[in-house]
This record gives sequence, C-alpha cells and structure tokens, in this order.
Amino acid sequence: MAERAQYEELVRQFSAFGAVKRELGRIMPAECPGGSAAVLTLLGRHGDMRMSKLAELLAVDMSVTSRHVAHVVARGWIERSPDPADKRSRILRLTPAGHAQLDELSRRTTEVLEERLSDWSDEDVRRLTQLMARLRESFDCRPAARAAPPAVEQTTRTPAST
Amino acid sequence: MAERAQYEELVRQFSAFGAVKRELGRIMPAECPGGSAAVLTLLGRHGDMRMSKLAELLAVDMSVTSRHVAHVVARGWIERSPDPADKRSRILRLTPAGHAQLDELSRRTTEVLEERLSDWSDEDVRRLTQLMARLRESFDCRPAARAAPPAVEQTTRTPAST
DNA sequence: TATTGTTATACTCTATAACTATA
DNA sequence: TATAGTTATAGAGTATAACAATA
Repeated sequence: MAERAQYEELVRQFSAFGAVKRELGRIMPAECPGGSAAVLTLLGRHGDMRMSKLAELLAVDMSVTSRHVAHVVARGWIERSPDPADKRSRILRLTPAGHAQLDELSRRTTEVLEERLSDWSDEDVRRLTQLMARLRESFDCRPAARAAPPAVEQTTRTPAST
Repeated sequence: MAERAQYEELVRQFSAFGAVKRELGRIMPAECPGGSAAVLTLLGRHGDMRMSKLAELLAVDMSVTSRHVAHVVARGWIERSPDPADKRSRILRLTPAGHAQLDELSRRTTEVLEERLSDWSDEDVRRLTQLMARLRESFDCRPAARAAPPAVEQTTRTPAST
C-alpha cells in the first residue's frame, strides 16, 4: 500500500502519458487511425471473433466498436460474415490486405520504439509491459468483472443504470 | 535493446491503457474534465507560470492550452493577470477555489487508486511511476528537445513544417 | 519581423439512447 | 422479452491555420 504522494505522482504520469500516445500516433498511416489499428491488432492476435467479443477486448462500448469496424471494413482490411449459429451476429476476419496493413503497422511502431527506447534494457521494456498489463487488470475495465461477485458472467452490454 | 515481439506487446499495453484513463476519468467531478484537472495539477506543482510554459508542460499545442485555461478561468479556479514584463503574456495563478478543487481531485484519485491498487506493493507502484516517467522522457515530446542538437532552446511554438 | 496568445474549423475517440433484426 | 449490432447525436481532446496585440 503506497502513500498519497506516490499515488499523486502516478496519476501525474498517467496524464502525461497522452503525449507518448500522440507521438506514436503521428507516425501511423493517415488512413489508419488509432481505433482501426486497435481493431486490426486484436484480430491478428486473437483470431476471428464477433463484435461483442471485440468490444470487450477493446474495453469500449459496442457502438464505438461498430464505428471502428465499419471504417476498417470500408478499407477492405477485414470482412464481416454472418454467423451461421446466430443470425444477429457477425464474424470478423482479417483479409489479406488487412494482414498486410497489420505488418506495416508493426513495422512502423517497432521502428519508432527501437529508436526512442534504444537505451532501454530488454528487462526494463519487459518490466514496463508487465506493470502496465497488471495495471489494466487492477482497473478491471469490463463491467461484469467488477460488479458481479464470483458469479457467472452473462452480458457484455452496458448494464441498465437503475 | 528488446525484440520486435516485445515492442509489439508494449504497444498493445499502450493501446489498452486508454481504458484505465477512462475509468479514472469517470470518478472526476463533472465540471472538471481531464484537461482542466491537468491544468490545475501543473499549476499546483510548478507554481505560477505563463501560457507558453504551461503548454510545454502539458505537451500540447498552445491553442489547446488556451481552451483548457479558458474553461478553468470561467469556473474561477485560476486567474490570468497581465505580465508586467511582457504585455503579450499572461501569468496564470491558482485561486483559493482552485486550490480547493485541486484538493478534491487529489482526494478522489487517491481514493480510487487505494482501492484498485490495494494489492500492489509500494515498490511496484513506485517502479511503474518511474518507468512511465522515463518513457515520457525517451519520447521527448517537446519539439525543441528532439529537433535541435545540444543547442539552445528558443521557441515553444510548433516549428515551421518545411 | 517574430512571438504570445486567442479563435475558428475539423478530426478522432467516446458514451448514451433509439432503432432493427433476430433469439 | 432479451440480445447483437447499427446509427444519430453530443461531448471531450487535439492540431492547423488565421488573426490580434506586442516585442
């Protein structure tokens, strides 16, 4: 358990982190803003999935997910096919062009990080990655995970607010 | 120097970090969005300063700073007094109400972090804070710091793009 | 001429609410 | 009735460019 001053300093770093994100965003292809990049990355990492699953991984509302996906579909990077098991659902899958775009994104971000973090040890990079992952877990993010006790999770929608 | 897979994982955490920021933002007072909170925090930490200095600390364009400051001034949390040394400039200073608001912000964020990070060791909190601070330094952020060699820094404006 | 700061405009990301089509 | 997904609308953050006042 840390002290108040420690927490304040941590929050200060959270706030300043936006500058890093923006700097990284500047080197991305113009046609592929952050939201699109996130969609491609998660599909590349976790494979084909439904909208609701993607929304959960992105930790944003499904309406936001829908917009990002529409943008990415319009550019031919993913395709939406109907789910035979549930006609309300759609299965998202990377197209060959999507894989190519993903490679390009990876190339650019790696290039920038190699330059900016050239004096970082491998261990420090790993440590930061792990701590940020743990932070995300500690902050829950998904509504179900915090609201419910060790119960079953049943919905991915925003719960009714009263 | 880390490997490509390490960098990709780190970028993934950068992307996911947005969820943490949003979660933290939800518990802030409605009248005080993130931009205002950042202004108050920096003024509280560094004392009175000019717009240009604040813009540098925020690592955003001065036009953005101007908007945030206008919002905060409208709520009576800071005051803009003319700089006697340079009539183009304005000195920003926290009002008593601003100090009170700052205390409230600190109280809320500390409360949330104490809850969410209750199982974190003091050392891990400190380590994450330090690594994020170092990350910010590695990413420069201010235009002058990267563009110029070990030369004097002379402008805080966006440099001409050609 | 160059710099400080403001304003107008535009774009991205996000959430809420209303809507459709299925279960 | 409840759920999957879409769309309309609104709010916050940011950048660029044009502008006013002062160095």
